[in-house]
Amino acid sequence: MSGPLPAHTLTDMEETDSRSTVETVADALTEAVRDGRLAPGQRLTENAFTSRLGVSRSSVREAFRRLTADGLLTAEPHRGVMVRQLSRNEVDNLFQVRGALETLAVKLALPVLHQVPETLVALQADLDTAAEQGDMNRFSELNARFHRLFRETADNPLLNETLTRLSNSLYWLQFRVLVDRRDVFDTNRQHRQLTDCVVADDTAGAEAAMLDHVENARQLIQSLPDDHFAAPPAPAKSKAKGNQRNAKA
Amino acid sequence: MSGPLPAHTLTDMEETDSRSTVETVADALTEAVRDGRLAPGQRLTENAFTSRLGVSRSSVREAFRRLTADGLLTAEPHRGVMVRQLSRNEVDNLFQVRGALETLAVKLALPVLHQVPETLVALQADLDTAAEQGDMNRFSELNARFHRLFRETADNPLLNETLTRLSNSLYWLQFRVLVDRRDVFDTNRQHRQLTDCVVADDTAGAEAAMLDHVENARQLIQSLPDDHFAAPPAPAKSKAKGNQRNAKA
DNA sequence: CCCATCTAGATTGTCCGACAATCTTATCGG
DNA sequence: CCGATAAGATTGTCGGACAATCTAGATGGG
Repeated sequence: MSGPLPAHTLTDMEETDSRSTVETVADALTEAVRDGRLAPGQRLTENAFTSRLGVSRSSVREAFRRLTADGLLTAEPHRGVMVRQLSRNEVDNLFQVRGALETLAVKLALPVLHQVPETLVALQADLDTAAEQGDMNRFSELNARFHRLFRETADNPLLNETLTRLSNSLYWLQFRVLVDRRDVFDTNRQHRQLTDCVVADDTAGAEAAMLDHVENARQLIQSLPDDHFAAPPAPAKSKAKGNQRNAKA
Repeated sequence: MSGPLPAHTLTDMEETDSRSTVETVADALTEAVRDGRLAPGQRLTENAFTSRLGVSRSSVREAFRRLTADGLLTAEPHRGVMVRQLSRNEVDNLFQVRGALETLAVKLALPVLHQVPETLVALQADLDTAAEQGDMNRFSELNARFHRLFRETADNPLLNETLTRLSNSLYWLQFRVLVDRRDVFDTNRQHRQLTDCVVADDTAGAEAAMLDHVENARQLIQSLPDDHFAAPPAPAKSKAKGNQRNAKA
């Protein structure tokens, strides 16, 4: 019975490796996608990460699957995974679903936010500041936080997860869309409208404002040039002998 | 070329090898859940299926993950997977999301269904017949097909997949709920209302009818006894010395 | 010069066996 | 009856292996 030392202090490695291997890999990949080291459309092979991260293929494969479920990657049989890149059509589909769910989030979150509006109001103030200063990066981040506030306040884990998945798929498009200062103003005006409705306890108005905001975001994204989007699925074997490779010249 | 034995000893799996191993396993599991061989809440271990199906652990694990993503199973770290069983609270959460999405599906599908109503009308006729005859099983199946018609006609793969996932999670609850003949009549009345609105090209009415129908389904499910639901997550360690196991007596 | 075909290499899908970490269950003592 | 302990079961991760499939470069014809 003399002191069973196998206790709990084996964590000499790096930091808190309380997370599983797969989780670590998934987080590393997520970060790489977020900061642009892995660009949308880029293909990822398993071996590249087994060596780079020093983990087994099993773990990399599982991380790939998890991120695919999270909407960050897409997978095709025998062809591996790539950083998710939506086609214009998929963007439209996504925004239809998003509109319905963000609206629901507003409806569910409003009673709570109306009663405890401090966080929302402060966030709106920051948004106003960032908009006036034309700080696009900050505005983008606050924008994401704004939407997250609603969906997290809605107190519906399923709704939250579903919206988060959609948001993940849109990360880069959403980030790159606010390059024009005027767009930032427009977007922020919609935010303020929504915030005002929440303060005024106007559910219908808030839902409408959110729907309007979502539709506006869709249009902004669709106004981006083609090279931000994945090519639509090939329409079978047509005799389209057109010059494929000269198209970029 | 003599040496390397082909090792094609997978005679346990059906004949057509067109599908991948994982797909085959996933389908087998899906079928087992659907016909009740695997009951909600039942825990599934990997070994049980490696031996039973004659495939490797890797494939079983991947099939588990896939079905988890599809909403049929739930997984917890180090505790494996179980056939999905929702708590009452999760049911409410799910139906909130479902209401928003089914409504969207109605809105998107209505123009098409209004123009080509044959399938819907025929389906409605079958529903009427099944309802009158009190054929619960048939009605359940037609009910599922009814909803599938809308979400597939909506021409939005993301919406379709999302709704399918929700539907998978509800399979057994939905199936067991229509035991009372009067409930079948009520449910079918809502269906007919929806069908009529489609024929009349009344989008708002159709959406309202669908929302009503979804809410009604929620109430029917919530009226089931407790043993159909998963226990809500334990609220930490309270001194609740109450008789836990006698609760069912 | 463009295009279809084929070949070699790369990559994924699946299998096997192994071991540590963790969870579960049965056993024991108060 | 309850909590602590130990043995067994199960998952998480590793490494290697091979067939099936995909990809890209070489080849040959129009």
